[in-house]
Amino acid sequence: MNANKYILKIKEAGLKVTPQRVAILKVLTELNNHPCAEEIAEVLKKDFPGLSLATIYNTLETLAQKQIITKVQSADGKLRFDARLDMHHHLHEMNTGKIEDYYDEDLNSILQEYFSNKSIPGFIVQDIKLQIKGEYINQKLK
Amino acid sequence: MNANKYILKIKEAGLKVTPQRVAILKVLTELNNHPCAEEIAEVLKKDFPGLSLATIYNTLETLAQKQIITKVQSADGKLRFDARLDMHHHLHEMNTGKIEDYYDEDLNSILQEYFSNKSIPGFIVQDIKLQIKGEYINQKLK
DNA sequence: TCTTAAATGAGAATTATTATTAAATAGAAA
DNA sequence: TTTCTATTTAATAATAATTCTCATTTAAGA
Repeated sequence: MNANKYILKIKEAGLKVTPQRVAILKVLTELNNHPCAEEIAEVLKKDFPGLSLATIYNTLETLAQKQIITKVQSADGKLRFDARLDMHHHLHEMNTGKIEDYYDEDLNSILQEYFSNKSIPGFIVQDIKLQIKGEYINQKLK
Repeated sequence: MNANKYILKIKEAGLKVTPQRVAILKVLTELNNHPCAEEIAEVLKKDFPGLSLATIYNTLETLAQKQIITKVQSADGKLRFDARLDMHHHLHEMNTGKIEDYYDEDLNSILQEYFSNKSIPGFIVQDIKLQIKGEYINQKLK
């Protein structure tokens, strides 16, 4: 039932359930590292030789279109993806370029409160995410 | 004196002041549109034929390194830049992919207040920016 | 001026992404 | 089940974005 979590999501979106799609969604979810296509290929090539990069790009685009995953905004000029759809934020580590998740319920409440009162003229807000730029003390390699 | 604003910034960073650097910084500042290298080239090619794309990439990278400009986090897989360093946020228009500035002093106060109390363990915050995803009502082409 | 380290331009090289198309296959229907 | 067909995949060509290389030019200090 746990392994079927991915199958279910794909099926519910009206997409055909293929081993490639399931594997890509699984890896993206478990890596939880905002990987680009290349990084997903790297992980999958052991269990999945013959998986084409083009398929990875296609699949990620398709899953994003169906809102099963999202595109991550990054400063490195690569397409990056995220399987987490719940409200969370991103720590951008300046030295390494890594993007880590930052969960903060208090912050979420404050933001929701603020934007429920103050709206942006003509603009319908769908999602709010903080990019928090900074660096770890002591080169901590988290 | 106004035109020298750019010269001054470049000089203060310890960089050589070249016409190319001044022009690129000027265009980036005046466009205020989070352009990529290609878009800057497009604008400059009239007044500046012979300006190499490589020079634009180099210059943008150099200026970013010296913190005269910043790299913009985008979802389109391109390197984008911003000459505005003051605290502001970005509206990401879902249909067009455009990134617009969003200034909000009240919001800034709330964020500064919040993060001055609650720190992120081991992490030194340098900048906070909201990515506000959404869309304009009525296809408004701002 | 002269000198020199740094910057530029031109284009090659590399990397990232998209497009094309023949072969394979998921899933609906028989 | 087996058949059928629209979708999906793999392979690779094509394109787009970025970086690299290196000969030439130039900013700026002596």
